[in-house]
Amino acid sequence: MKLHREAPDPLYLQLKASIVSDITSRRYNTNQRLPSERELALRFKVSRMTVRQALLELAREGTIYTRTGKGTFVAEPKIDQQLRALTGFSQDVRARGNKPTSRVLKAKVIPSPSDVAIALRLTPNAEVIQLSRLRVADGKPLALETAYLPFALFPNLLNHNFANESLYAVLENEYKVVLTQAEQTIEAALAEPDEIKLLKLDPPAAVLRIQRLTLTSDGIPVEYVLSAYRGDRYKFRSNLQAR
Amino acid sequence: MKLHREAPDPLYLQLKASIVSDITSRRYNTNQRLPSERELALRFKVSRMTVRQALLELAREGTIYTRTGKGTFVAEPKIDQQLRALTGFSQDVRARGNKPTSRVLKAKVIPSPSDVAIALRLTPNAEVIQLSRLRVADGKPLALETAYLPFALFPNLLNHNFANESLYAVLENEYKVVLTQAEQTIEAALAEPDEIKLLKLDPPAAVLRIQRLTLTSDGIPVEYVLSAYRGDRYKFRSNLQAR
DNA sequence: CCGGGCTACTGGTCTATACCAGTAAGGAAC
DNA sequence: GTTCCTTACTGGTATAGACCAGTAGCCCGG
Repeated sequence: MKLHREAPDPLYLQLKASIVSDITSRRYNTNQRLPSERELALRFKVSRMTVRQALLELAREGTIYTRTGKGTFVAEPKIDQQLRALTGFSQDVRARGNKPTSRVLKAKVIPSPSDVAIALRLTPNAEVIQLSRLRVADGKPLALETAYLPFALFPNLLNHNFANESLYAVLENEYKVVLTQAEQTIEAALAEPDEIKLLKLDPPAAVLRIQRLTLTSDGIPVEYVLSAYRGDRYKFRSNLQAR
Repeated sequence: MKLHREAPDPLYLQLKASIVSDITSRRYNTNQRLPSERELALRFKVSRMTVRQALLELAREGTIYTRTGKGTFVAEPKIDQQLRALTGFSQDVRARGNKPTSRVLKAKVIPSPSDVAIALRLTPNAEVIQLSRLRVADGKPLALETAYLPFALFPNLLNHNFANESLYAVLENEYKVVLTQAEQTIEAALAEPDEIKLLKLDPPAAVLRIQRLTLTSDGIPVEYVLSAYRGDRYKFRSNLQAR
């Protein structure tokens, strides 16, 4: 496996992908030792620092672990990390092996409610796009989601049918908006009557209530989402690291 | 601010701490530009790669952000990241500016329930320490927590009073166990009758139900925790990053 | 006044090398 | 057979330097 020196991808990222490919294709098994840094450097004709850069990212992501004096090893496959990854609903559900669909409940331009204006850093009553969707996995209702986006930034957004289309894909492809991070809170609450009806819950029922504020790379908030996920159908998983 | 070359801490970690200190003490404000890498290297008499290593970690942690051609800037202070950090209850509550206390409900050795044995990779009915605590913040009940630990690894653990002492501190100081990572799930559920009573909830009530499996650096599971946090008193916050 | 080109700066990637602490294996001595 | 020492390896840290692409400001020409 050679690295392509003229390719736009940095060498360390190509090397990283090569190692991931070897792990994914079972060339290396869990807890198996990888070649040493020095050997990889020789084999791929790069400096050892380039190898280290690739391995450092893989270690950080939990794909491998390194032990001084012993070597580098394939880590146990990690469970879902969607609490770290900025992904949309469909991607999230697909990653769990389920089939995502959506039904649009509301798609309109409204004066922004005050909590939305504050979150999106808009002037009071500035116009926002309100997009409410019932989120379905394998034909069963999973979540109610309402997204608010500044109308001034995305004036033609509602020309799209978000029952079928990914909001994030449209933002990226049509508006060239690169979403790089989000801030999110998760809490537990009792389901409201409309949630019980739409999510087909047996009252009383608990839901995971999620707020998310999505930002561009310049730190500009462009999406504020309020969601209610069925407590009996959805759980978050995360990995914690020691400081 | 000089770096101590004979100190055991690597230079890049000392530099990182120095930058964090400058940010924390408001020497640099949010979105203010830090000195360039080359300038920091001159100022601290280290190589630029050492500076980069420190900055890279700070960028990864969200303390700073870097822009090619422009420079390095102080990031907006991030809200709690306890979904990324392996911290105990007391540290967690203190970080929110609240006063943590605990009441021990159960502290005994029992044959391990099957889910616990599976999680901790023990043989069926192997003895485990069961430590149940009511977790209190500012005098108000916040969570019910039951931790299970392999008795064979920590035979004298219950000699400690975990109303006052940190379990993680005891594991580290007395047993030299370094906890490096954990796997955690979070879901919403209705509170059970004993939870309603102990957490002083108004039924029906929603709780955040959390499972955590804590591992040593060798990947050995040493703690399995089941917790119920009041839905009205506790929320998780996390930052998401684009892939 | 505006636009383009040049220069000096920025962070990002990469090379080559050196040294340190930890690990493991082999050989020698007891 | 056991223990200790030496050697060769491992990843971790650090240095010095080079080159690339992006950014911003200044100057010159239209």
